[in-house]
Amino acid sequence: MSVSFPRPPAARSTRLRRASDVPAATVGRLPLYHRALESLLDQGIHTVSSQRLAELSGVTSAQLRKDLSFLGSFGTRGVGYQVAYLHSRIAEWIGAGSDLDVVIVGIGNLGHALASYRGLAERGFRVIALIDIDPSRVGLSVGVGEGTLRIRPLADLPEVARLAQIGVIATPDAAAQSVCDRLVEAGIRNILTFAPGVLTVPGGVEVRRVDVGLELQILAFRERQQRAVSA
Amino acid sequence: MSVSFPRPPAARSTRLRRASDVPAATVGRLPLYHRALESLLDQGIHTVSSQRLAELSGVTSAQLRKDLSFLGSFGTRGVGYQVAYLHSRIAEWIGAGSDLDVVIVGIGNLGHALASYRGLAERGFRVIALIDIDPSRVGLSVGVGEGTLRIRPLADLPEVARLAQIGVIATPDAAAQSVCDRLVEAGIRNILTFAPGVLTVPGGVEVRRVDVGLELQILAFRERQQRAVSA
DNA sequence: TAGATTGTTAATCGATTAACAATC
DNA sequence: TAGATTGTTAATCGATTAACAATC
Repeated sequence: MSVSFPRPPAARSTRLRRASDVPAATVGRLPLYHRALESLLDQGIHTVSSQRLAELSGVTSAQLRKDLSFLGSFGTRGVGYQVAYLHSRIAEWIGAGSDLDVVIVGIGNLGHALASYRGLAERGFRVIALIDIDPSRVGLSVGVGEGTLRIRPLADLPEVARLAQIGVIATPDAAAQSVCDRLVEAGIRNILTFAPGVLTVPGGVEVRRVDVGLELQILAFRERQQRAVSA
Repeated sequence: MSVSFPRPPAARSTRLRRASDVPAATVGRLPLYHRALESLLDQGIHTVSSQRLAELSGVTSAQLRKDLSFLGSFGTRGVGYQVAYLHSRIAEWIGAGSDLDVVIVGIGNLGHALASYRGLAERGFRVIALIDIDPSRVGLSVGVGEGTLRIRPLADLPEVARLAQIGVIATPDAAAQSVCDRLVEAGIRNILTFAPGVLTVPGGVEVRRVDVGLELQILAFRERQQRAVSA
């Protein structure tokens, strides 16, 4: 026999929701909404429903409303959302505008592409230094945003890392862990790596990995799966 | 009052598990295990426990064993896994070795980096064509794997897409949807895009997006969150 | 046999979807 | 008021973690 107690009423907090309450999955979608709202702004559209905004963002309207509900209540029932207002509120949450400094280590083809990628500046990131171990590359100029940056030697890493908030690792896999260690030692707490290997970091350091090979492998898996089904 | 019936014994199937039964999250981790096993092979290590392999892959041992259980039963209780055997079985599942053909559209800095990325060939992908709309780029040679490929005009897209299983979109955002449509029309069912915008595709077409800006924004969000906590 | 480690089951956790009362 | 659409709750789904019986 079990006895069920009546639940106490859910605590109602009036203060702003803390960032840590927002689910990771929601955080990952905020930039999608932000971008969709941007495009509506450009078109001079003032109001949008969750239905339409969800469509533009590639999610369901239920999910969009749920996601927004973690941030607060920004719409008007029966009407929808003010595009400019919602855009600015989301911008606030994802921190667009308040620039963060980035150092890129490993300036091969990929590092080069990253350094000259316009999307970074647009989203509030400033590439402040490029580092490479190869002496034949050190000193070369690479176009970054408006200006250019000179590639600096590995020895400069601690110095520049101390000025940055985010480290990007675009080296071969073999060098990634050692570069990672140096970044962490210099106080970097956020790392984006393009090397396929798993990085070991102390607690409190956030690592995200982008692995093109892995993405393709997942597609390949699905491709074979479909073939198997149709065969 | 509720009455509980005894469960029938779980159905025991002898046939191989179908790929569609493997959870997406598991599929995404198989390449990690594969890579970790590869490195053990290189070191001449013959046997490994779920504990150690999990550590090398950056997951928990429970998760590793659970993941493997979807594929079958490959270890020996009290002993662990034979590295070479497990490696070959996972290779089979993720389809490493059976080459798939890739066409890359948009050969700017990023497309260039992708085309010359060794990791692709290593994982069983063959880049068979490079396409760009810019006449000043068409005809240029780009090193791909062992050899080189000439950049071909957009007009060639339908022709080459018919020979490929995977399309990679590395164009600016504005061109992505139109390129995507042409790829799909040519019969491509698997697309990897680097453009931040959401792509609309018919059912049955799988799209994966790699968005460096988004990854950085998520890191930035966490960075600000930590600052807010410590402030 | 005793110790080790798998494969699997059950419990937990988190994210998505569906539905609808609130309200413009 | 009637129609529309949000914000929220409850139900569902899927993935992770913990624990342990099976077994080498």
